[in-house]
Amino acid sequence: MAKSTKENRKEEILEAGLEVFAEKGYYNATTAQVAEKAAISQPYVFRFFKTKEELFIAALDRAFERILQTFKNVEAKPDQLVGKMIEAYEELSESHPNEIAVQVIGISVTEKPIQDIAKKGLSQIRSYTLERFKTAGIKDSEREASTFLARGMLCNISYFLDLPELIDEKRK
Amino acid sequence: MAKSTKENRKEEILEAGLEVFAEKGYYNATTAQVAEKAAISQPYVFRFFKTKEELFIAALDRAFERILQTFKNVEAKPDQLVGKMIEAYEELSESHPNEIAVQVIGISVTEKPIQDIAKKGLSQIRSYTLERFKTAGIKDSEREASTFLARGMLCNISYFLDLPELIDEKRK
DNA sequence: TATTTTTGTAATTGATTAATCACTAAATTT
DNA sequence: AAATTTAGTGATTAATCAATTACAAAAATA
Repeated sequence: MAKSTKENRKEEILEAGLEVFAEKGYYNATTAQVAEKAAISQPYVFRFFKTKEELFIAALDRAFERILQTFKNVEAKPDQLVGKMIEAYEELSESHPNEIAVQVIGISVTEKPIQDIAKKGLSQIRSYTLERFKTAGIKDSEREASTFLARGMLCNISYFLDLPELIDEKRK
Repeated sequence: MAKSTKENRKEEILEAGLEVFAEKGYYNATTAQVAEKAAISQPYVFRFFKTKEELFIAALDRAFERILQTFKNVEAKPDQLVGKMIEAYEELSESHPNEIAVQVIGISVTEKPIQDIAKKGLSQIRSYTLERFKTAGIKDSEREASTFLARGMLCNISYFLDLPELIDEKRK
């Protein structure tokens, strides 16, 4: 059995945070709920994250890091690039649904430090995608990249709101 | 000078609510701020809206109603439909920025009655657009409609986060 | 084994804020 | 002009929760 080091305690709390934030949103999530899910006391959360905001930022940052990394790991010939990236996104949204939800939530949180992370995340995904599309010689890559991002965002929203019709163009 | 009837008092509060919600988000907006903006006392807000939630719902509902109506008012020949609808959307986002912001905010509010209004709003816009596209004989109308919605949503987000690069493909 | 550090909790606080209560003044109606 | 309704406010309450404090037990170290 794995020893409970300081680092994996922090990891447990972050994971618990992701779950609670994904379900309740930022403002309705309480640090007591996070603690309960991590099976520790409420004050102990603050030994690892100075504030609730800091915990949310860690969660949001992880969500954006993972999706970016997922795209970076995609290997494909130019004409299959877009398809492969969509595939990668779909796998991610099944394997890490809480991180998708947290991305949606992060967008309308008004606390400046959180909003800044959301902006950075979206901005990075957009520029990485654009560069990748350009390199692959995709025509009208600016437009394709922003459409790609837009459709991805709408998928997230569709998932978060449980409104499948938004994107369900009868899966081929 | 216009008499202050009961109805236009309610309207003033709704308008104040739209402003405050757009700026602060749902959870960080206080009924005291709404009252101040409407130049009345905080308790008086509750004479017109039973709860803060009810006020937000009224605001969100208006936002979705207006955008739907805006699309319904678009007249265009089939080959100009999409362009005209984009134009209409752009005008709306200049004339009613707070309603755009409230749409973004509404999406990640977790209170069920609010989420239901957000779902209904998005759903209606999507189906109206789809029917309109179909009628205009647009090819692959399912995909075009969801792309249209997705790009609109990304515009809203881009506006709300003040992140113009997300959509700015050097306006032609 | 005495000491210090680490891991953890129970109890409390301090601030915030939606919503209610108790009331007054002004219109309106009888 | 008395009675009632409408428009409005100041003061308070009741609940919630992030964050702190003040400890205790266990582990590690000297």
